Amino acid sequence: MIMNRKCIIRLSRYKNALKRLKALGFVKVFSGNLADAAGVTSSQVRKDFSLFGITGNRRGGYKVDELIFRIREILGKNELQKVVIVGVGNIGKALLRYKGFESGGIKIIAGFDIDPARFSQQLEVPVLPLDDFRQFVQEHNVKIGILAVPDVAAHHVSEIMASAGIKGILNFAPIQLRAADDVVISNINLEVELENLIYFVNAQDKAEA
Amino acid sequence: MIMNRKCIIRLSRYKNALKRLKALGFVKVFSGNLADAAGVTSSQVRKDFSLFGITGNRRGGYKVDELIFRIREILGKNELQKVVIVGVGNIGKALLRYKGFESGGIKIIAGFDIDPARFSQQLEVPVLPLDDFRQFVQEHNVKIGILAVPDVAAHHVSEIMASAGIKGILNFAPIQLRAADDVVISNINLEVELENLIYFVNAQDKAEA
DNA sequence: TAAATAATGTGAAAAAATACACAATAAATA
DNA sequence: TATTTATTGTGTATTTTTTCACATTATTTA
Repeated sequence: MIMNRKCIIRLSRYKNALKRLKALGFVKVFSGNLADAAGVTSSQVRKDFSLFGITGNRRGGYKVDELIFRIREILGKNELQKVVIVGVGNIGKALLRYKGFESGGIKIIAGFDIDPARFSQQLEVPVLPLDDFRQFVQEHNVKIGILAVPDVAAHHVSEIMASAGIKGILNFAPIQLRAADDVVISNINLEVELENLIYFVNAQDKAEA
Repeated sequence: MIMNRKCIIRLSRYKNALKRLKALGFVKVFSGNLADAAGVTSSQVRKDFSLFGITGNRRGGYKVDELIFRIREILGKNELQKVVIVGVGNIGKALLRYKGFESGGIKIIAGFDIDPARFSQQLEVPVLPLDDFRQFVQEHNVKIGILAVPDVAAHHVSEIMASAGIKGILNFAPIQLRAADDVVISNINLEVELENLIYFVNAQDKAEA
């Protein structure tokens, strides 16, 4: 089992690139096509595929449909993945409404909050009291949760999530969560990303000067 | 000039950790404290600092205030960084309202869209027509932009941004942007992040079985 | 003041990730 | 059918990143 995060991220990118290529009418692709579309080298593509036992046809490349299926299989996307969101503030609300991944086997099925003003069963995706979290997660067998609460609450909420059975947390709060060994955490930190960008923009400025 | 992205990201994390430690009353820290708070090893912390010429006091650790200042300096955060957003849909709107980085020297000063229904000068952060983008960016000397438009528009909009003088783009559209050499691009892709999480959760499941 | 202690700073070793290079081979062409 | 061509698949080399290990040195203690 390959446990290299960057490699898995590239697989996702290959899949997205393949969808676009398919939309353009591609039936087969070469490693070089995928490399261009995903912004890597062709040997990187082939090496990645080799790691996962994905094979093509020498001289013939890869069949787009087979490749998409195979990658979706590896990523666990050939079955629907249910996701919940805790914290329905600015970011949480935006994610609740986000339609981008409907097509890809990921579905946000509920939001949770402690503020009654935010509760609603009327919306396409209901917003429920955090007190109902455990029961909901267990009934629907949800394994993945998005954490979008203010940073002071983040650690506490992550413990609630883990104890309810959530195994993967996508954390938007700007702190480094520490979780049990059997809970996987990914962080998205806007400020960190912007700082990174600012650094490299400045660096380029200096390099040119 | 250090051009290692992961290293810069760790610097940001050290800074965030330092702010929290400072709030707890820390005046000096050891590399081990920072390592724990940021989720890395202490030798990693010291090596990173060494790369940037950050020095502490043998046996005495690092002074929190000095360290924060020094890291902010390296990240270019001791002067205000103005940021604009293009695309004021779900995600863009949420980011416009996001208060998380006010304290950190990053300020979102305007949003842009093509949909007149979204224009507004009344909001704290105005939403303006995309046609005004170039002039605004040049007048305010903005170098960093967030791209939050639908994927079909993303490439076109990124070219508008670059031609107006934007040098760093934080891209939320699920495609791999290709830009001029002097424009730095960072990608945040929710679906990719969730797929990653799903993979590792499944992988752990299998490892346990 | 001298000795003991505990931290940094960094060269060197190890590990991980990436790129290279080319034999193997399927498709295209003559 | 034989030859040429273009692409995969992968062992090896290279580069990058991380960890190790310890000499150095400030602080504390005796």
